[in-house]
Amino acid sequence: MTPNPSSAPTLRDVAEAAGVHTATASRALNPKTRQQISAETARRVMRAAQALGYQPNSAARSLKTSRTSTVGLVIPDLTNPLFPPIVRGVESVLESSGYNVWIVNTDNDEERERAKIESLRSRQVEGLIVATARLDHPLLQQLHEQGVTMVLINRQVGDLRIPAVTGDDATGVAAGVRHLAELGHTRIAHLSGPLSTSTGLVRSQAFRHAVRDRGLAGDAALVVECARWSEDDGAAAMRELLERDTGCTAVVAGNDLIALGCYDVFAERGLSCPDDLSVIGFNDMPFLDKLRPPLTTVAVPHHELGAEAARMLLDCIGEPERPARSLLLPVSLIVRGSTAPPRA
Amino acid sequence: MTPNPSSAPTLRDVAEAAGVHTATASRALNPKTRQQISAETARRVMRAAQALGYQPNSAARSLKTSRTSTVGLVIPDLTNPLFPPIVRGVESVLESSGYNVWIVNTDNDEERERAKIESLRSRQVEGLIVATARLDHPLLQQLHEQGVTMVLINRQVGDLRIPAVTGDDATGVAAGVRHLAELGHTRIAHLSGPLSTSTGLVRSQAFRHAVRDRGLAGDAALVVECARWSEDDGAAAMRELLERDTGCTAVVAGNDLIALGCYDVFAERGLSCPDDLSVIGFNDMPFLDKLRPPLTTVAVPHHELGAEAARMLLDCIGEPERPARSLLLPVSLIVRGSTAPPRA
DNA sequence: TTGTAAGCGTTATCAA
DNA sequence: TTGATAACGCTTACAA
Repeated sequence: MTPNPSSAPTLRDVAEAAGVHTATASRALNPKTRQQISAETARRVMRAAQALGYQPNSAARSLKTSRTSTVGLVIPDLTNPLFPPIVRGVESVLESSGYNVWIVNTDNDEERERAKIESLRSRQVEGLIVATARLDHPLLQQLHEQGVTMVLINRQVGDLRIPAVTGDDATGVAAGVRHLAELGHTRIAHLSGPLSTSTGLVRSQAFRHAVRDRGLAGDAALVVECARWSEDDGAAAMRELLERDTGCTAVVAGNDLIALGCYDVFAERGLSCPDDLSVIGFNDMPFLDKLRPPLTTVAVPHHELGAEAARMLLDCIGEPERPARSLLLPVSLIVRGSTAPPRA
Repeated sequence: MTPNPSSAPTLRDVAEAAGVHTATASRALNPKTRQQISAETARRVMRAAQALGYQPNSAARSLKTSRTSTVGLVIPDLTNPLFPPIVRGVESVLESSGYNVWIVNTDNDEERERAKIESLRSRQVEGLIVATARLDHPLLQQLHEQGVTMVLINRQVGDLRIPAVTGDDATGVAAGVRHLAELGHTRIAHLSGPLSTSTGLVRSQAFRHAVRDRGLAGDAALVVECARWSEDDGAAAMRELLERDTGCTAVVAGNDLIALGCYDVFAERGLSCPDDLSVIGFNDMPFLDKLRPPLTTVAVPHHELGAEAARMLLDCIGEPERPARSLLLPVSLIVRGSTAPPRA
């Protein structure tokens, strides 16, 4: 039984090269058990490992220890600029705790989501950070009931028993409406995100409350729902809004992409922003300051959202019976050039 | 020895529930071996697995089969909008071939890169797609020599023996210079990316060739190198260029982020684009059409880059002795509002 | 300080 | 068609 020449070296190869037993080699390579070993032997083993380019087989290790030091991160769409900073925030915390992060992309597809989460579970991830929640989400509900350790980020599931980290959407929308009202707008429209997501619903409700509280126009015709959080759907909603001929002078978009869809329609119809219509986005994704006009929006601390979700997940892993808590991170209105007083 | 009540069910739990041996259960659950099993037994086993919420332990499986069906994808910076489409392209091909993709983010940090790749290797990935190559890259060179299956994407290592998929940078830059020359520019500057990367070097060389071929000004002062592919470094380079007082009327930026840095300096100094200076970017990242002014740039098919790299990796995995080949994907100039004839 | 041996959950080989 | 058994590479009581 010669040491395998082609494939990756195993602990046995290292042990043989160092002239010790595999158990000894294992102890020498693990910082926590290295003390049990004579310095001389440890050195010899480590040198052999180095020389062979040995990498411990993590499948074997986690099979034995039943720990994977891995968590899964479930993202709906990595090309939405909102998510990469979340990923970075998550990684910044988990890496320093010795965890690895497995990122999966569901493309907003339920079947793909199921398959990806299944794959994460079969890899024995110790927990999940999930950014794909919908208000009615049987899969997440089921995982939760099965006791899967999980933290939601950005969006929540309807029943609030799962720990979550989100931005303070309601306050953000209220700040946007307030800003428009102070500029003198009285007929403000809302192009909401999908009401099947908590962000869509919460922002939409916050919008209605804010206009009511300020005594502004509250016609149902002033609200249009987008089927998805995308530029195309934003544009479609904007066209619908114009068709309704509501006389609105400002628009609160469900997020920045929807606001960009508005920009497309303005270009299409020769409308001027902010002269004809003011627009406010949500998220403050990168490069909005360079748009024509620069987009007024609500900044959400995405990196911090990710970091806090990671910390919360670590807490949940460490203390499984921990009661679920929700964290609401403060947001702030960023005023740029897409908002101005209504044309007299 | 009761079946473990709390932790995840194993094949043994399923087998016991179905009243068969683990080997039988294994065969029943694997589509490829299911035929060896009586339909009745197979059904019973599958039902039991379903009922218990059984997920095969992939660590155990890959330990036994020495296959992980996993490849690693090494990205320098996920927040650069150029990379998410590459990720999607890679996934679109690999998923349909039954592979999973482990994405890691190096943050352009060598130490982190080493650690992440080590972690991928210890997870026995079957291959690597690497987007972090530098011209001089000892780590990649070493992995290559150790026989690690690997495809480079977007950038190459100096010694071209590693398979790679890249955009046709030289042609793209030539098209940009040609466009500016046809508009009447004769003094064109280049803000290059880091010359430690193949993209930086190739684009820079292509720029020099293009201006020489067209008989345009070739002063060394017209070229400034950016330390990194970032907006901030682009802005710094632009300031340096203005200080040199070269009389240039147009700028070919190494990529879109560097071009955005130029926009920042224009705003800072009250310069007008394209009246005072024309600018061309590279990559055609999202939303450039909505900038002020919309950015003329070179479109690179990033999704396809990713897809082709994935196909190439599959080929390499299937045929290890396959000679390295490089694939150059065509790019196209997208003319927008940031380029115009020089002010008379 | 080091070696022995068992076992993590799965699959492959062999036998029945 | 099914069952018994060994083995993948590693860690960890326990023994020496």
